[in-house]
Amino acid sequence: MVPTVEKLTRTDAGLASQLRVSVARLSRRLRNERDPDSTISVSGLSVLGVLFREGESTVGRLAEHERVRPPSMTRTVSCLVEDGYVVRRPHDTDGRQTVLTLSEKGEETVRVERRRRDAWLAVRLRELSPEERDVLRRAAPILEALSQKG
Amino acid sequence: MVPTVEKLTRTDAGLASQLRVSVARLSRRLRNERDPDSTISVSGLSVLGVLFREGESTVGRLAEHERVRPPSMTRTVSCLVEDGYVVRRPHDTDGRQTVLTLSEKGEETVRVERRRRDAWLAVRLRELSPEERDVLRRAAPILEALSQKG
DNA sequence: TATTGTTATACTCTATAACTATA
DNA sequence: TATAGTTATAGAGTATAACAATA
Repeated sequence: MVPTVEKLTRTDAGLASQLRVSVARLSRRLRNERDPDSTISVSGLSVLGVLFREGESTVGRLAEHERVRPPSMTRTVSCLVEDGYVVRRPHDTDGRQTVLTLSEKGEETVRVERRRRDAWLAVRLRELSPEERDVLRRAAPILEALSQKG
Repeated sequence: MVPTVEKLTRTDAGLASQLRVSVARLSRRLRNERDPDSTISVSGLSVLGVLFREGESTVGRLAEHERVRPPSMTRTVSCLVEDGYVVRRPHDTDGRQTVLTLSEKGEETVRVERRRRDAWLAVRLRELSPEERDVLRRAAPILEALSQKG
């Protein structure tokens, strides 16, 4: 199949290098599978995804999660609010904070974008052998755990 | 371990979704492991990587490879030339084209940055069980092939 | 005083449009 | 006329510094 790759991954350092390149490339491909007519930005979509998973958040927590500075997140969120994807409301007990949640439009946008990118990948997965799919099925949770370490 | 993930990946659509999220997150982590004191940009580093692998290229081919418009690549390359990472020379037979290659400094930069990011990942890999590493060892070439499809 | 978030401002990366030089 | 690359200019996203409001 791909002899040089298999040879490289025999050592841990080789595996690290190969995995890094593979993951970066696949990630780039997946990012490019966005709706070209969509007005929403990549960073905006990422924020919607976090709110979808976590239910609600604040500017500070979102900034930390996305590894961005608070003023940058303020701006991203302001655009999302202006375009109707996100709703701001005051925090119950802490007047300094603002709580952010998805609007109906925001939730629907997340679902549509996910379907779109999952579709691209699902087609490629169907072209693999059952054995290859099985390897990826077992690799997915390991990759997930890797990114949460450190 | 992570029951929800294992359940999700039983179907192909679920595997696509899970793999997409895992890959995107791991990729983000790896990108953040860059040298904070480095003056070179992420896109610049990516271009150096292509030149390292392919030996030489042109503005047009690099723009296509990085999915960027030619004027953007002209600017990225100009910075790389100005900072001494890349060398321009005229094409042998076609006077319109410019051939780009890495300088010594450019090659060394690629090696240093690779070592740095591989080091982060290699540490995480050592924390896995031998069985988990084996799964990733077999998954790496499949992920690589996936990104080259379509 | 410390924390949360915002405004003001500037820098980087990318894009489109128009131009030059060569094929 | 078409292609490769560049210049001019503008938009999007992020950063730092300074500020306001609240804890």
